[in-house]
Amino acid sequence: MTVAPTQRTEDRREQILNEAMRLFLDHGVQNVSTREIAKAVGISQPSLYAHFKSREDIAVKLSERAFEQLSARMAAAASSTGTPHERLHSMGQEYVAFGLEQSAAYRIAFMLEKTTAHPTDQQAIHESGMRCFAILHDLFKTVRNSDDLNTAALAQSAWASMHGLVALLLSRPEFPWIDQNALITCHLEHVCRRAFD
Amino acid sequence: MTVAPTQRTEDRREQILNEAMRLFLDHGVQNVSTREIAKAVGISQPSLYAHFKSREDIAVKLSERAFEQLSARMAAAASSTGTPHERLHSMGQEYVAFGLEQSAAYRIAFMLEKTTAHPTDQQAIHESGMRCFAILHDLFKTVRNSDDLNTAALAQSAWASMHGLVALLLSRPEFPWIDQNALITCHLEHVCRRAFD
DNA sequence: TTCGCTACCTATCATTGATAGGTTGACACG
DNA sequence: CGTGTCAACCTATCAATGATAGGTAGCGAA
Repeated sequence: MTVAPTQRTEDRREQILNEAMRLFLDHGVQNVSTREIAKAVGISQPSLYAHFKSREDIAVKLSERAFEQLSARMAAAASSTGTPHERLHSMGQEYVAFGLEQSAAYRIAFMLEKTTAHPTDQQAIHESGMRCFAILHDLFKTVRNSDDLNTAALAQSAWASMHGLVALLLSRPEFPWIDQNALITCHLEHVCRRAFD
Repeated sequence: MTVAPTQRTEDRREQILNEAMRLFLDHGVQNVSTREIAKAVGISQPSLYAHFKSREDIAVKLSERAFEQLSARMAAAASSTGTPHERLHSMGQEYVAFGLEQSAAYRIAFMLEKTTAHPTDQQAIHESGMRCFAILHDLFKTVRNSDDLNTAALAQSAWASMHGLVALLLSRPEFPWIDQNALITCHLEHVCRRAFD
């Protein structure tokens, strides 16, 4: 087994993922064809299938990548200096900022309709998401110094609230929102407050 | 202009909408073809286009219909008897229940990716959504006895929180949620509390 | 009867995701 | 220096999809 071809294959894979993400961002995840992706990369459309099982597989891999980025940002916030409340707020800001900046990734990870992906891929996405949520849950446990059902409820509720803001801002940009930053701050303030009830 | 044919046409339209909604619920909005809808109705696939501009147009009309149902439920909660807090909680329960029961409608209304719908349709959906949100906003104004930016912020934040819970429960059913009813109650309790800050 | 119009049909299109099967060029090895 | 192997890529093609073109049946009005 030679090394060079494998290296090139990995590069191609990355190249495809990057171009796909760019196109998804520009035109919406559902409005990009495999032919457009292939053209952007500079290869034929069937060649994509040498690197990915299906079009959906590309989206799945981008989703996993997105979860990793989000996990990293949330973990950084969790271990930052500051009071527990500050760390919670910081994590919320990272979460919302990630969703708004990486909207294509966020859509793929959280907002796409249930697909017909293979169980293996479903499992992979699920575990990525679990790792992500675990960071939030752990911070709630630390803040409340307990690990009971109530803490789990609060963490899940907080996650839902943060997701809701990102999802609505992304899917309804034409809505007459108040100043976006003010809304985010207000929203996160109330979300964080729950942890200290 | 005769009357009978028009009546029949309206019936067909309703029939198509009903079958489409049923199929969307069963198989997911993205996984239903125009041929399947036509077959369920008992007409040829091109005949659908005598009643709707496009496949997307069917989804748009279902979306508007969904908003009307949701508005009705929220309005009923707003004008029910009880303390303001109770009415808020009741409205939240109606919102979440609607989303979970009418998941296809909710998906179409709130969770579908930006489409290429004609501006006219976009506008119609937007106004349906506005009317829906106005009911929540009005209740917040009543509860807080004020109509300022802060009240708008709280209402938008509350909407985001409720949407987030519905959206996550729908899109991640495999997540290890705590007892669903307990989570909803806990979540709504915190959402409602904001109105009285 | 004949006109006209509505609702429907069959036939067909371009585009899509995906597969089949052949070609090329770099590297390993005699 | 030939020569085999194999990864990476290509062209040709498929079935399914959303959508359009054009024709027809049947009903009410004149």
